[in-house]
Amino acid sequence: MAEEISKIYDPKTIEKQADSIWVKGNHFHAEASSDKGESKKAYTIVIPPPNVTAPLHLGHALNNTLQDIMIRFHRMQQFETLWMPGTDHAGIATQTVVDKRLRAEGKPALVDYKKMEAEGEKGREEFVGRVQAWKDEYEAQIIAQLKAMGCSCDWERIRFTMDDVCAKAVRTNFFRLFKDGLIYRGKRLVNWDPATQTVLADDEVEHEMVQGHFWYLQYPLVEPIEIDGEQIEHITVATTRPETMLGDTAIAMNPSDPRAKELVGKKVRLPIVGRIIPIIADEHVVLPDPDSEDDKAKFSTGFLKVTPAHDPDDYAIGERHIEEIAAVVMPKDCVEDARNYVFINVMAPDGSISDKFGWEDAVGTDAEFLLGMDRYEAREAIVEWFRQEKLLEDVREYAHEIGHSYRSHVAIEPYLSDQWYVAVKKPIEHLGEKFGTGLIERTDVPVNSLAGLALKPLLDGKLRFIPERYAKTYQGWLENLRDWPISRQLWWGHQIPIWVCGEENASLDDKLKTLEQEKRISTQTYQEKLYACVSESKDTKAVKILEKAGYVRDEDVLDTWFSSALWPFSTMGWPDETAELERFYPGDVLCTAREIITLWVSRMVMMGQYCVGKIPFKDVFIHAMIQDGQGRKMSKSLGNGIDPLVVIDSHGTDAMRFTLASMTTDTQDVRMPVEAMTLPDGREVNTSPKFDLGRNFCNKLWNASRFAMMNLEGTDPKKFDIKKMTIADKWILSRLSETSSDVTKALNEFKFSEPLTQAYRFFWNDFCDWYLEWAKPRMRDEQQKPIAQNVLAFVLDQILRLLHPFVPFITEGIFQNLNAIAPVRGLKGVAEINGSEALVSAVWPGDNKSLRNEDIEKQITVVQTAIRTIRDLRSKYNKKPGEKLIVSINSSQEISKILDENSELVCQLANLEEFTAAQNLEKPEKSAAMVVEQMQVYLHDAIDIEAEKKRLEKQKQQIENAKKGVEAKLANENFVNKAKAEVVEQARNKLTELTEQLKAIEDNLSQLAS
RNA sequence: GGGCGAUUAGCUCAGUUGGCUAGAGCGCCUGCCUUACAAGCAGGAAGUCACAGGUUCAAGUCCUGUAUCGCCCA
Repeated sequence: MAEEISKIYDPKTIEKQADSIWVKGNHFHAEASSDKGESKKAYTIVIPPPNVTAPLHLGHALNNTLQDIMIRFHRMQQFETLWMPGTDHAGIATQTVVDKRLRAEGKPALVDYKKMEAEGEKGREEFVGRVQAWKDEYEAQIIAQLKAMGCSCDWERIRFTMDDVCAKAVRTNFFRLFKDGLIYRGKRLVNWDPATQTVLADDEVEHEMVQGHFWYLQYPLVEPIEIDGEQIEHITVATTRPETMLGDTAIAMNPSDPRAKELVGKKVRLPIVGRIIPIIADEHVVLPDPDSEDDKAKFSTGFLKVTPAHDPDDYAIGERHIEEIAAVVMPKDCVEDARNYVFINVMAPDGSISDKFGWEDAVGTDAEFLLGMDRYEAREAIVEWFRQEKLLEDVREYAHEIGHSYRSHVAIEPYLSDQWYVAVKKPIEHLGEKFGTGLIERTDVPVNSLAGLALKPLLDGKLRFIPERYAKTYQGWLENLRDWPISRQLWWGHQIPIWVCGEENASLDDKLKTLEQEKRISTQTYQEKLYACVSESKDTKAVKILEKAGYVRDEDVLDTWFSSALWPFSTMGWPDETAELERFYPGDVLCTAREIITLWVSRMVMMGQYCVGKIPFKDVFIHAMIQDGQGRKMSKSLGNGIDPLVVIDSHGTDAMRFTLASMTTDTQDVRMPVEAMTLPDGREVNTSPKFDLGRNFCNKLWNASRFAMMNLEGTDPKKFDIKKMTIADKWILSRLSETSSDVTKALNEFKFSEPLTQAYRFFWNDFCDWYLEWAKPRMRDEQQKPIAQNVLAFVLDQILRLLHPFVPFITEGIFQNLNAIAPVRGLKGVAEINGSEALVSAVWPGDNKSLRNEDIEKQITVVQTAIRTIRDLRSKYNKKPGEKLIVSINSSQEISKILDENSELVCQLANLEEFTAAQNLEKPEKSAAMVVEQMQVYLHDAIDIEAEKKRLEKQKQQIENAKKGVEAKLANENFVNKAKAEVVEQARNKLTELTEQLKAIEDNLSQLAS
C-alpha cells in the first residue's frame, strides 16, 4: 500500500480525487429544515456575488479562499454550514463590456440596437439577449473557477441577481419603498457619464488628477463703471471648463470684495451668446489671493461665472439667487417656471453642445457654430473665439481632480436630469415602533430612516468591522449620505416597475383607483404627471389597465446595487417566508474588500433592516487588496494581473490558497511581485514567485505524510501503551495541543496568516525536523514501533484537520490514504478521536489541555540547543556530515541531567559516537569549545587554534557588550525601583548567565594561549 | 481639502498589553543527492526598525511633527 503512494506531489490528481469525494458525499449542502431532530447551530456566509463581466481575478481568489477557510473551519466544528453562491448582473459594467465586444467584432452594437428600438423593432430585447448570452457564458466560467479554487459552496443554491427569485425580491422591495414614499422623482444635477449615457451615483465616480488649465475670460459690462477713478469695462472670470460658459446665467462675487459695492447689481453681456446676466453677491466665492497656498484663492479673479446647470456649486448658487437671476435673464411678463431660465442646460446626453435640451437663446447668435460639437471640441473653439476677440486675458497651467466614470473612464459631466431617488434620511413612520424615532445623536440622521437603520447597529455594537478602523468609513458615509439616485439609463438590469401617464394633470380613473385600493399599484405625482408603480410582475392585468389608460413603462433600469442590497435575503427566497430564511438569516460574516463598504455593505444593512427587520450579518471582515510588486493595483490596462487558473495550473490550488492566506494580515494592501512566464502552449502569462511558498509547503506535507504512511502499516491502537510513550511522544503531543488551541483562537479572531504560520511551524519545524527524525530508528525496533506508530498516526491525523481549511485538497487526499492504512486512530487514555470517512466533515481538533507538558517542552528545548550547537561545531570544524563525533558538555547539574537522560536523542540527530554531559567537566585536550546559554560544548579532536581564538574573541566581544548593557541597567536605581519585579529579576539572571559565559570563554581562551 | 494606512534584512512581510542580544519565508554564502522530501537537509552571514523631537527606569511598540508612498472620501 505504502508503495502505491506517489513519490511526487501531483496537485491535479489529488484535486480530482478530493473533489469527487466531496461531491459524492454532498458535504457542501446545508440543510434548511431542522426537522431531522438535530439542532446543529447554523453558520452562514453569503458570497459577494462576482460580476458576470469577466472571469475571476486574484482578488476574487483571495476573497473566496478566506471565506472558504471560515466555512470549512465551521463545518468541521459541526455547524450546519451554508455558503451561498451566486453572481451579479453588474448593470453598467456588463452592458459596457458586451457593447465593446460587439463593436470589436464588427457586429451590430448598442447604437444599432437603439436605432432598431427607435424604429419600433425589438432592439432592446435583442440586445438584452446578447448580454444574457454573455452572462450565461461567464456565469458558468465563474462557477467553474470557484469550484477549482476549492470553494465549498452549496452549489444547489446558485443564485443570480436577475433570476426570478431575486427579481421578485427587487420588485417587492421597490414597491414597498414606493408605497412608503421613499422613492421619488426629482430633477437634480447628477453625475452624468456621456459615454455610457447614464447617471452614476457619487460612489461610482472616481477622482483623478488631471493636468488642465485655468482660462481667464473677459466678460464686458453692459455699462462701464468707474472705481477709484479707474474706468472698468469688463470683469474677468477664471474657468477650467470654458465650454460651460454658454450656460452662464450670472456672475458671482464675494460680498466682502471691495469692488462688490460698485459691481453687484450691474449687468454683464455674456460673450458669444449675448445673454445679459446679473452680477450677484454670494459668500461662496473665494477672494483672490495670489500668495495663497489654496489654489482656489491663488487662481481666483474674484469673479465666478455661475453655470447652474453644469456645476454642483453653481447649482447651489442658482438655487439661492433664483429670483434675482430670473429678474434679469427672464423676458418681462414671462409666466414660465423661472428654473427654465436660470438653469440652462447646453449639452445633449452624449456631451455635445446642443440647444435641444433646455437652451433657448442660441439661435441667431454667434453660438450657433458650436452646436453639435463635442464638449472638448467646443472648449477649443470657445477659447479660440475669445483669443480672436482679444477677450482671452491669460491661460495658466492647473492640476486638479476631475471625476471620471468608474466604467467608461471618461470625465463626468454634471448634468441636469430627472431621476428616481431613494430618500435615505426620511423617517419611515411604520418602523418607528420597532426602531425608535428621533435623530441619532450628533447627526441629522433619523433612527428610523434608511441611513439610520444602517448606522444604528454599528453604534450599538451589533455590527462589527474587522479590522475595526473600517467602521469609520462606514459611519462617515452614512452620516453624510445624500439621497440615492437609483435609475440608470441602461437596458441591462431590473426595469423600473413604474408606468407614467403621458398627459399632464391626469387623474386616476375608477379602474385605477380600485387597483390602488387593492394595493396592486401605488401612485405619485411629479411635475403634474402621474406615476404608477405596479406591485407584482405577474400582475399583467394591472399593466393592461394602465396601458389602456395611456400609461407607458419607464425605460430605465435600477442601479445594480439596488438588487445587491437585497442579496443576503433575496438569495434565501425573501419575501416568501422560507425555511432558508428561518434557519440561515441573519448570516454570520460578510467578507469583502474595502472598496465596496459604502457601495454595498451599507446598503445591505439598510435593506436587511428595512425588509427583514434584522441586520444581515454581525461581522464584516475586510481583507487586503492585492497589488503588484510596485504597489500598483492589478489591472487589465496595466497588464499586471495574475490569473488564478494559471496559478492553479502551475502550482496547484492548495499552493495558491496557502500563499494567499499566509499574506492575509490586517494590513490594507499586500504586495505580490509579478513575473512573466511562458506556458507550454506558448502563451505569455503572469505569475508570482510567492506561490512557490505554498507549493513547497504542499510538497513537504505530501512527502512527510508519505514517509509516515510507509511506516504505519499494521498500526494497532490496542498495542498503544500510555506508559511506554517516550519524551519525544509527549513533547509532540504537547506542542500539538498548544498549536490546536492557537490555531482555533486565531481563526475565531479572523486571523489567517497567524494560524497558518502556527500550523506551518508545528508541522515543519517540530513534526518534520525533530519528531520524524527521532521516530526513524524507533520504527526499526519492534518493541518501540507500536507506540511510535500510534502517536505518529494520531499527530498526522490532527495536522491534517488543522490544515484542511487552508489546503483542502491535499489534506483530504492524504486523509483518505491514512484512513486506508491506519483506519483507527486514537491514543487510549491520552486522546480519543472520532474517525470520519472524509476530512471535510471530520471533527475539528479540540483544545486537549491534558496533553500540555511544559517541563517536557523545556527539556526538549535543551536537547535541541545542544544538538544545534554540535552541528554548528561540526560545520565550523569541517567535520563530514557522516563522521561520528565525540562530544562532551559541561553544564549545571540540572541541564546535565536532562542531557544525560536524553543522550540517545542527542546522539541520533547530532550523529555522535560518544556523548557525555556532566557538571564541572574539564575541557578535553585538543577539543574545540562553544559556549551557549548555560552549556560549554566540547567537540573532541578538533584543532584549529587560530580559528578557535578568532571565534571566541568575537563571541567574547558580543557578550561583553551585552553584559555592559545589563550592568548599566541594573546600576540605574530608577530601573531597579520602578520596573516590574520579574523584569529586574530577569536582568539579574541574565547578568549571572553572561558572567558565567564570559568566564567560560576566558578560560577557554587562556587554555588556547598556553 | 478631510480621513485612513504604510515605511523593520537585498525582496515580501511578522512583531499581541512598552521589557532578554528584533523574527519568518524567499534570495545570498558554506557543506550535504543522509534509504520522506534538492520544491529537500544541516550550518552561516545580513537590520541606525523612514527622519526629528518627546513621554518613560525602558520605545520597533505610546505621543507630536516632518518626509515619501498608497488608498478612501469631498
